[in-house]
Amino acid sequence: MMQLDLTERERTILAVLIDHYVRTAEPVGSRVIATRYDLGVSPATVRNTLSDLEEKGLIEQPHTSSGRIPTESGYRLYVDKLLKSERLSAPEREKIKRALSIDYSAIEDILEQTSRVLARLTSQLGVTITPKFDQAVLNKVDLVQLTDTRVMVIVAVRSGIVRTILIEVDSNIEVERLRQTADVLNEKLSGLSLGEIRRTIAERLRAEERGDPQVLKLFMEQHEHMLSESSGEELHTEGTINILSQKEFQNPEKLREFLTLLEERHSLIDLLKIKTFANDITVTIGAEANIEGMKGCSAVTRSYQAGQIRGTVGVIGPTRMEYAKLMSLVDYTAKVLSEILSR
Amino acid sequence: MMQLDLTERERTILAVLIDHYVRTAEPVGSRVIATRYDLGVSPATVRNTLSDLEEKGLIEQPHTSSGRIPTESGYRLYVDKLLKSERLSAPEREKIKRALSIDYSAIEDILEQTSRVLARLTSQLGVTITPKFDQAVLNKVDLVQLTDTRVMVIVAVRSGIVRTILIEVDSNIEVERLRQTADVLNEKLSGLSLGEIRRTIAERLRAEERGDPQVLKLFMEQHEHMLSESSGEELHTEGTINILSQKEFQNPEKLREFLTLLEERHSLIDLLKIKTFANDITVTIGAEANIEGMKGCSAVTRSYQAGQIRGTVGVIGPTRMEYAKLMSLVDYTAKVLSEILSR
DNA sequence: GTTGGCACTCTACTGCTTAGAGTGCTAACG
DNA sequence: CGTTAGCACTCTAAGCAGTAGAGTGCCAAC
Repeated sequence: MMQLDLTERERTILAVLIDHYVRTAEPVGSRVIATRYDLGVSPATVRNTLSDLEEKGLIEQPHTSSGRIPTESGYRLYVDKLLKSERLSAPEREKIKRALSIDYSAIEDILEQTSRVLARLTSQLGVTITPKFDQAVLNKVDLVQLTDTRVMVIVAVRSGIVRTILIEVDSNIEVERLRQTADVLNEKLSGLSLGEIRRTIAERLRAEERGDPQVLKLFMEQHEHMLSESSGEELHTEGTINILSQKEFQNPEKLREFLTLLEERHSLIDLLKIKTFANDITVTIGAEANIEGMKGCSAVTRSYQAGQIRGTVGVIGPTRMEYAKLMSLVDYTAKVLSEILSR
Repeated sequence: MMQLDLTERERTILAVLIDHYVRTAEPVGSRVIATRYDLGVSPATVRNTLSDLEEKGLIEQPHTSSGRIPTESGYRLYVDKLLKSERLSAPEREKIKRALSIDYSAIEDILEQTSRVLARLTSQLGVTITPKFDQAVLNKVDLVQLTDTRVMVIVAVRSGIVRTILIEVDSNIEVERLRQTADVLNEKLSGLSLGEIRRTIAERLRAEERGDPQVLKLFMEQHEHMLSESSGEELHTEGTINILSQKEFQNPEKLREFLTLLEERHSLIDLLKIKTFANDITVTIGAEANIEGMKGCSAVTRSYQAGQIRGTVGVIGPTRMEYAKLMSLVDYTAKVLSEILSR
């Protein structure tokens, strides 16, 4: 990143240009800037400044005789330095609060609802990711016989998430013996984080005499699978249709790329997972994400907290988005969500 | 539906026309039919027949001087009477079998995988829906204390599906008392179908003295929520990108409609749920589905069986699809899936 | 019943022109 | 010296006419 000292005029003009471009989706010319926003200078002067900004890589021209549009660096500088943060109106806050105050019977439900709310309020793609499972604390393990040779393991953690896993056994196991085995697992493992369990399970169960040895052995072998990252994080996306109406996705090639991103999921999960560690609202612009399909797109994200574990909520859309508005919206939504989950 | 007696020639020409149209996505003219497929007649004769078929509503012209394309009735007749069913090649069968033989830890996993396989093999949208929960037999209920005032109910059914629900209680309940309450529920309810439970739970638990009365009461009040249809069926869709490359979705309006359908989900769930009752492969063409977003689309579906309960797998794509191929593919996939789930 | 011939229709493509938007440069201005 | 008006230049988008091609429907002949 080169050294960037902008004059006052350059800053104003860049801000005005971005504001206007975000609203109209059309390249912005010198005349519009000079007349519609009264800067007290003529179009010719603006032209000179635009030329300077282009030199600095903050704006560019789609073709020789068109207005300018912001580059990714332009947006970056705008978000970091130029943006005046907006405050949500009371009705907006109320709306979000009410929309999230649903009866939910599983954590997935409220996250899905959150994605939906974000999508609707922003007309972008709303995304959420469930808390990192690794850090969750085990509450209870249960074993249920499904068929003669198939046992289902149910793992419940403190935050209310449940995962299941099937294991195959050689022969039928008595109900009482299964219960006893579950008791052993609960006694030895509950209260530990899943990460700890994964690292120390072999040790903890080695000398165990009680319970069914085969089930215990299988549990130890399979726990990796069950507690693995991929099964831990669940991505919710909502509002794909919103994306369609965005001007940048009229281009079918672009659209295709974006939907591929949505369907592959793991890169999106990676992106959001990283944001879990941030404590403030984060804006990721285009190539910064290092994801092919995110070219031309930005993400506004914020981590939320549920007990000791954390996840991420946010919106994704074209780089041409109303950053100020989205940032305050995502910020507030994340806060409300944390509040509800911690109750 | 009008009376439809087709001559031998009409039948052949309709079949040829559909075959050709499905491959090329271009309106088919008389010359192509007469020359590329040697029917031993001239284009002029074919024109006469085409005119007759149009009269009967089986084909139509996009505009005066273009070739013909099939109407929905045309496809219907083709599927019902004209289609020669294809047999999957051994390598294809092998491919499906192998793709579905994954280690799965939850039923959802293998259904997701099934959607993916169908999507990839057909280049259409692959869809699956989890078995109707109502008919499932309860295996075990478990109660887990999450916080002082929050208890999680875990319901496991025989086929390996698990649902959770949160209930709010007034005050902390002792572990032993909670366990006792769970025991009561298991004793009274396990082995019954969820539908039966929903209908008879009040009666069954009325005179119960043991267990925590508050939890029992809440369970009775909330079971409706937990066992409700909507929470029982889960839809998996895979391969949205495939749909993009289909010629009929170049039209953005059409595409938008389709993606809306995908995101609303409940109409799709309804559609697939009905098919659960069919015992054979089913083809639903366009308006037959009575769903707005399905205009111009067809679905090829087949129910599968897992223990005593059933679900549906299939593919959805534009009406212009390779019915014969898709039917055999979906059919075989459903069979393999049933097999795996019943093991 | 089938066929060749022919006039007719409609679409898609091409090339051309024009209007408009916006720029960069230069020379003049305060 | 920064600012400005003026002007030539560039590029796009839109409209228009003309043409080629595909395909039909109909008629008269086989």
